[in-house]
Amino acid sequence: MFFQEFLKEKLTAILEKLISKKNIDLLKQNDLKFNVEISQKKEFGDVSTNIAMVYSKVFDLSPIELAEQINNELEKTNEIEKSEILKPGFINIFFFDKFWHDQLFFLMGISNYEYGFKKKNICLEYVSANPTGLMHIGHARGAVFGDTLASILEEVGYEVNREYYINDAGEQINKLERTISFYLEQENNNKKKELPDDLYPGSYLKDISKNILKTNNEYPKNNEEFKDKIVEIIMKDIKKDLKKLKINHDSYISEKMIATKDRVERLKKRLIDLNIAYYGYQEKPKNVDANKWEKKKHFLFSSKKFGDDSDRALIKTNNELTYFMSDIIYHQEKLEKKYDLLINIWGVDHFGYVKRLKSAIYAINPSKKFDFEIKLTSLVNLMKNNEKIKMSKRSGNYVTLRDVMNEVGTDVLRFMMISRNCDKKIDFDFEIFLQKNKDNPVFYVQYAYARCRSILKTSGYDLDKKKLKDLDLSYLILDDEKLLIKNLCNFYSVVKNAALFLEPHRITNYLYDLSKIFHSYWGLGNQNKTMRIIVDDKNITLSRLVLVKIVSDIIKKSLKILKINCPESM
RNA sequence: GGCCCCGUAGCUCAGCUGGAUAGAGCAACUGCCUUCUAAGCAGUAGGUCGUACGUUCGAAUCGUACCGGGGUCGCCA
Repeated sequence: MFFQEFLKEKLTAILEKLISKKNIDLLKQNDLKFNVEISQKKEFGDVSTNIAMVYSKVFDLSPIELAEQINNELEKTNEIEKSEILKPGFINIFFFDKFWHDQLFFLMGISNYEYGFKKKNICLEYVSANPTGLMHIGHARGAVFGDTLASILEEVGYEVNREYYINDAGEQINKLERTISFYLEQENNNKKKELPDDLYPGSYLKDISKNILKTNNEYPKNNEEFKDKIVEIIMKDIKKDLKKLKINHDSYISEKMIATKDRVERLKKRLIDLNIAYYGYQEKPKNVDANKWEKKKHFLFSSKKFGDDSDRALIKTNNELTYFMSDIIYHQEKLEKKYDLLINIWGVDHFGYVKRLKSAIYAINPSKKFDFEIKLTSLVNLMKNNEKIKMSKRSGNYVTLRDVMNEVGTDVLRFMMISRNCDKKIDFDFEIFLQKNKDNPVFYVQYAYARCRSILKTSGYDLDKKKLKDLDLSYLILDDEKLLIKNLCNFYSVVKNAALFLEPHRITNYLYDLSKIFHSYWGLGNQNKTMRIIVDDKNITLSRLVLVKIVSDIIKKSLKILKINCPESM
């Protein structure tokens, strides 16, 4: 058991004992939670807890008084050398060194850590970039975020299906087809017309047309088959980029296949029955000129009932489905597959959509048990020399994900895209991530690992498992060694929280911190030869090597979850 | 205007979801390579946590209002 669990168990037992003495209502304590954390300072002991401050009211005591009562019990614990009470009511705990050595043994023995989550079947939808062009840096953020999240959720024991929803129907695909056809026409007849405003600009689609001509000029025009072909070509390119980013989806769901007439009719009926959709007139949007506004009757969702500003269209006046409508169908389809949890990763620009879709889905399935989370990823600004690189999708000239990957590599890209909480914008500066120094966190972490491996190699010892169990670790007595052990013990709870809060950046932060502590430990050897890892004394050397090995194991495991390379030497 | 996100050192950001004297990196200054990887380490300096109230033993963290920045608000995609 890790120290956090060990102490929480201990403290809870003490609390219960004190409560039973006093006949205090147990219910009261349920909504209170106390912390056990690594002390920030040496004088605060190894570990601190705020338990007395959290519960002082329940006991009608001052925090200090309660701390004293708890501490009287706590001090009886064999593993604890001493524990002290400080100012507002913290209890600072000092363990015997052996306790930490045992923690290291425990860490060593873990092959499959049991996170203690109830099994869940999760559908995680991410990327879902429209097949009308290449992906850009914004897509990369959602892609890496979603993919890493999936790995984290799998790590803690969930079943995760990685899904890509292909918007291969509707007006945008018609537009795509018209664009390609336009270029084909130009190429075929050697014309040089300007591209009409209502088509997709940019060299990418032009190149596709050229390729189509080169490989096969008998593609049928203006029909479904042709559209399918174009979507297929673009999806192939998107998948190619994703693969380079180490992203492989388990399933690709086609909007076209899902939004069948039959389903549309059934959903319409259901919505009307539930009294949350109707044929009617939409109010004039605030940012549309009054004289340009034409009132037309069509099928609307009663979003106002769910706190929206106005009711939103489900079916257009020309009888085509809106994205909203086909999205509802798509999510209904997901729920039929018996997922316990749906997670969608969208760009923030879809923010206005969240409430609508959630309320619709929950309203249609009142008796089903499931959770539906939508995480929004904020903007990514590409920077060079401290200046934003202007991106204009309108002109079709934008920096593609491909370009960025080629420049900085997938490791840097993956690390950066998740190292910040998803609701914060990222200024992605090329210069920094081309550097190979501390400013570049990826290299800093990889370098820590490479140093670990290097020293294990040069030591000449073969640390296989059987030998490790018989080792005497009592030579690990330096503060930095204990600090390393404590942080290693934290690894699993970091992963656990990353999964719980859907926040992968907790792992990159952890990795940076752990690397920092390790580099610092390493640096001790430069100041003082007796503090090197390899020293004259065989026992000390072996103990330290074990510690280093576990540091390297944890870094490797973390990087594996993040799908970032972990070079043995640099 | 409505809704949402952000505001922490000169710059880029952490802050374990209410705890102790708010932490890192960069930039600046000072030390450390006859040395297990100096792609590194150690140190100095740098703060009214946007502002103001409020909640309580205790607030960067929670609430309200305001200020500043961004996003979004069509049958767009």
